[in-house]
Amino acid sequence: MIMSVLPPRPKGPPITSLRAFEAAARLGGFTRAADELCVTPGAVAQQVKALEAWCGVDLFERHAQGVRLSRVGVEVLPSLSAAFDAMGEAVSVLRRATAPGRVHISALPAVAQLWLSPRLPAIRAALADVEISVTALEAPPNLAREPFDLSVFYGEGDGRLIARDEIFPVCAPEVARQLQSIEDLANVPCLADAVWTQDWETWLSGCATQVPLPAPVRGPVYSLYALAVEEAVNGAGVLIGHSALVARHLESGALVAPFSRRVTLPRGLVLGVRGGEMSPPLTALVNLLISESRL
Amino acid sequence: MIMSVLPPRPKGPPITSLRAFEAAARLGGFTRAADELCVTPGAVAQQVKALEAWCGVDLFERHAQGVRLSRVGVEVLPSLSAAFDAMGEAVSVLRRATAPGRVHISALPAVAQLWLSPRLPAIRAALADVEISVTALEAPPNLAREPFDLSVFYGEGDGRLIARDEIFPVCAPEVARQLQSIEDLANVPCLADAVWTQDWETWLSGCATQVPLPAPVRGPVYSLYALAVEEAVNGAGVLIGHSALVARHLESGALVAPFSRRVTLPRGLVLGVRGGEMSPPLTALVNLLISESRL
DNA sequence: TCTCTAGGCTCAGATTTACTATGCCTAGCT
DNA sequence: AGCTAGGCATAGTAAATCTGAGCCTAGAGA
Repeated sequence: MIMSVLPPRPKGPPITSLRAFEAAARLGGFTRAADELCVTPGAVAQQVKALEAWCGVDLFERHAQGVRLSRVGVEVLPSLSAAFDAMGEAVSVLRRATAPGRVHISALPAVAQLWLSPRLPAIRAALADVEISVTALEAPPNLAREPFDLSVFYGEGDGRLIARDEIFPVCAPEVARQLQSIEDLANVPCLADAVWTQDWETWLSGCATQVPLPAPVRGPVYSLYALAVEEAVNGAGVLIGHSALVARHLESGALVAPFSRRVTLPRGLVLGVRGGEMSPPLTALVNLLISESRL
Repeated sequence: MIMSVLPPRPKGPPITSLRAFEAAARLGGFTRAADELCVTPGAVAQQVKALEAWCGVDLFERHAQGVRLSRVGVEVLPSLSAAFDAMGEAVSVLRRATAPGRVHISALPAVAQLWLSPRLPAIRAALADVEISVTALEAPPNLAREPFDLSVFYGEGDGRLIARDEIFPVCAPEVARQLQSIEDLANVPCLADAVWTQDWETWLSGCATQVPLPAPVRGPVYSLYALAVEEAVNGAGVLIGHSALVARHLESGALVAPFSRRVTLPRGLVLGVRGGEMSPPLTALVNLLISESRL
């Protein structure tokens, strides 16, 4: 038995630290990085500090209102990002190799329920051998890093525009009968989504007639847009409809648009596709989804 | 306060698992991977298993005498290796950016002490602003992954040959007086290094005269070659000298070579240099080391 | 000027992850 | 038959990572 008493090998920095730093640097803040990594900002701060301790240099300049990359940080970021992109790509290759017929879609909860879900049966029928799973997320994932193949979110760029986002009030037919003019809105509950609270404002601004609705619209607020839609269908009030999300209900007549005025938002429903090689099932699915868009 | 009760985001595989798999796949065995990663083979086995569980597919075929990559494993390995190479490169960039004048050399303990160490004072004098650190390792590190800039080990390829490896007996002058012929070796202790035990055999084989030395040479065995050299200098016996490692002592006369027969091994002292961009100090150091080699 | 808010820091404790140690098993050698 | 190399499984342990709470600073708004 040979006892080799050698000093501990110098080790590279923990990968976790590198990941935290990369995310913080790329997104420009610990809080944003924490969001992407699904941890608390404190955890990111600790990891970054650990990395700074490892290399003995500050990677960020701390200001009270946020952090800015230091000179060294700027130098180092590109190669690190490249490395993590390569890692994401490798994981993607692994997923493709182990489950070629599996496609994982991420979408805004409302989009998943009101836009994607109604289309899935037809898609599943057309692509019988593809296993489609859907995860609802509040914010679009980083497709280069996280294990999703597609994303469907509202946004302005970074993908293929599937539908414009037009907004206009919608309600159940019996509620519509009470609404002759825009001023009548003051007499019915105005439903609102928790994150799309300014929809009413946006639609009303530029209206010919000044309407007395207070900016934060009075009326129930829902954390899930799909829930608000459901309530509107049940006659609970008037909701600002997003064209892509209420189209089905307009067709079926469950909802009607009492006013003709429509406002097109600068953003739209955007389909994001994972970079790198695409499996045949994924290609087929993307084509199906795109063919839905009539722009 | 919005309570968003969303299902847990699907997460990618733990990076540690990927690293363990990559090493095991590249080196063709859990034990070898464990060596490179400085953990026990059991740890590697666990990580690999975790990864296989994550993707639901076996990455290795287990045979009792080792493992072989499965089809999927073969498909996945290249992109993973590329990712970890990119990660190593990123760490290297980080080290260069944070400590431009620092060079880290790894070498076999014997090489570090007997070849490198005597040269360092002159090098430090010539390159005053370079901070050189040396780590002794039993096996050459993976320069693309571990935080070393240079390696000096005995080997056959993978780098620049600095010196051939000639072996021949050496001893203190007073011991040499007892050695007229090769047969006299039977009458003195034959020192040996723990890992280079077959040096004697190699040197003796092909000798004109058959010598009665048993294959595992009788005599003290040292776990550190430098220690054996020290003992030889002190007159404890005859040691098989490696040209690069005993040159200084031969010059000073502390050791002499009692026999003229020399055997050149197929391997040699090889200088490994980290890939990627080289800092000016590193370039200068490499040039100095190479200029030592008179081949 | 005061307060509020966003973003970051730190520390202690909890939790999760990773590793070691041990014993067992198999196939190929000698 | 006995030995060795390499892998597997399990339990306990060590280390890494995360959370949670309270504190701090600078800018924005009243």
